Amino acid sequence: MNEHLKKINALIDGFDAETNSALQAISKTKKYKKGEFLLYQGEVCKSSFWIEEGITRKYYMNEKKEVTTELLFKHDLAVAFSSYVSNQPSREFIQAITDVTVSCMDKNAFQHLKINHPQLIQLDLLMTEYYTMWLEKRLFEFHTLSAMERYKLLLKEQPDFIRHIPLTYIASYLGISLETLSRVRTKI
Amino acid sequence: MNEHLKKINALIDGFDAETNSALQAISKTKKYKKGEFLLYQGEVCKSSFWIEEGITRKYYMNEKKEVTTELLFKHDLAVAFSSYVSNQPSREFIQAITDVTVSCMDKNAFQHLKINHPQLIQLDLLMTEYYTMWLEKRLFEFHTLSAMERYKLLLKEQPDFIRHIPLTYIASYLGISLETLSRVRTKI
DNA sequence: TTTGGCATTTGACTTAAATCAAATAATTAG
DNA sequence: CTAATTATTTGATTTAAGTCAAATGCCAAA
Repeated sequence: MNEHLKKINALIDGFDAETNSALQAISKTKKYKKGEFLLYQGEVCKSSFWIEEGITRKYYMNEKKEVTTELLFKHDLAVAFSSYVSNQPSREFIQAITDVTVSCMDKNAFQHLKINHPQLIQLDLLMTEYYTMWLEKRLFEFHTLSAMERYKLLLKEQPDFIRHIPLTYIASYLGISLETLSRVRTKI
Repeated sequence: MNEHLKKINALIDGFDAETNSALQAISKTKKYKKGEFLLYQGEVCKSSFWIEEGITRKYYMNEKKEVTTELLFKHDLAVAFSSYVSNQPSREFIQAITDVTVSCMDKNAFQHLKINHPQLIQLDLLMTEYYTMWLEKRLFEFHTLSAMERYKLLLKEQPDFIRHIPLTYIASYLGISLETLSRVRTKI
């Protein structure tokens, strides 16, 4: 998996100065306070958010309950994927759960850049592949692991981050109730 | 979602004759008997399989049990994605569950073609996006629906196909036991 | 047409996790 | 510093789904 990140970095390292400055030109730094929204449900996702500092989450409402789909940290890319790709209103919110700094890249501008910079299509593909492999892994976890196993795995893979996130979000990310998560934690 | 298939078709329709014949040249038709394997676990997935006739499934073993990750029908693309993308041994098997005819495209040849045909990178991206949106939808279903709801949804979305597939595969695709599936079925 | 092997259903019981309710603990605002 | 929120834990109970076991149904090959 990490191999793939290397590929992405290698590609970016190979970009010429003109491509880099073009990318710079369509990106801008934004700051959000804890609790603020980078994207609301119902909005079409027209930007991607590269997290430079802080933590965000993606979630949607299901029968009055929040379902957290993704927790995003420094150097992650926050996008409501289906909305971004198909220009449909997003089912998901993207929310800052700490104060956050992001580099926000406009989708339309990026699409235009791709026309004259085929390397950027390649970049888009590699990033999408990365997210896709992450989704496959997550689906595998839902398909085969119990609540406790999923929590243990998360703890193993993201030990330091987890400390900064309220258990409600973690529980909903794992697809279990807050109480079950609390009980699981005592048994470890 | 279907909009996205239209995009893919529009892109392909716009290919020039040379691109098309190049694609033809790196594809070959293969036939598999019911039960045979298009890909074994442990093999690196070096082809993609466009289903022209019949049904296949992707699955892996977990604690001696089969976990079906995907059921693929006519006009679907069967690939062990993570293996294909990262050249790692596949965790998944791809198996014909009826007699099957596929158009098998060599990955390396396709990668080479992409160098001189940037349109093909675009195709690759669109196909990957399509799969990614499907994964997001499937994850949503695991995250929020009960066994019965998942079955009902499958029944609604794939009514005719389901008839041709043993319940064991459907149960494992839905992430529930065979017995639970059987009971769910009587209550509909 | 019978038989042996799958596929599916049904029954009894167990278990993981949800729900509802309340008690602590920890933060944050005034 | 204390009150007021918010976060987390603990307890009692229910429920969805799993497991184990057996019965029945359904073909397909001899």
